[in-house]
Amino acid sequence: MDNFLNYQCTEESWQQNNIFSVTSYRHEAQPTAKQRCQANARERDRTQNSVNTAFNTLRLLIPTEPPDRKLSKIEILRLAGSYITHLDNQLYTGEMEKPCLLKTDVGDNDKSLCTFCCTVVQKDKSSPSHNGYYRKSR
DNA sequence: TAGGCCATCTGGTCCT
DNA sequence: AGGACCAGATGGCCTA
Repeated sequence: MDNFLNYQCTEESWQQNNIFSVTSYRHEAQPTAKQRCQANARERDRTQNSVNTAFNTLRLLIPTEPPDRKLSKIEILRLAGSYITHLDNQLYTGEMEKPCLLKTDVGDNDKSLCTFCCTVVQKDKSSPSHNGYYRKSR
């Protein structure tokens, strides 16, 4: 399986290279080479167009500094969750000026600034006139 | 160089 | 039956 990233399954290449076709398929109705390649193509397309597009869309909603900072998929998921919690907190308290406090997993009495409030504080330090990414006057 | 991340393939399950 | 979805396996790329 050399150069797998550049390897695109074709019906011919699948027939030539697939060593699992006889041994791995336990069902009587084995997929044909064409069916297997079509399934691969569908899965490739789903991953690229569906899954990755969704991650990219979600990424655009997460404020970072710099805004185009590269985030891994797991970071996108984690930060999105944190950001939702942050927004929920701001909405619930109605205190847009104060940094919101989030419970940490250390204990209920341990509280720390949330990630996004920290970001705003840092921005404010470097640029006093800056209003942050999301903080809006009501 | 090890570890994290990612794309791709694969086979199983569920749904239409 | 065929397609969508999912998770595991695999190997390449990148970075600390």
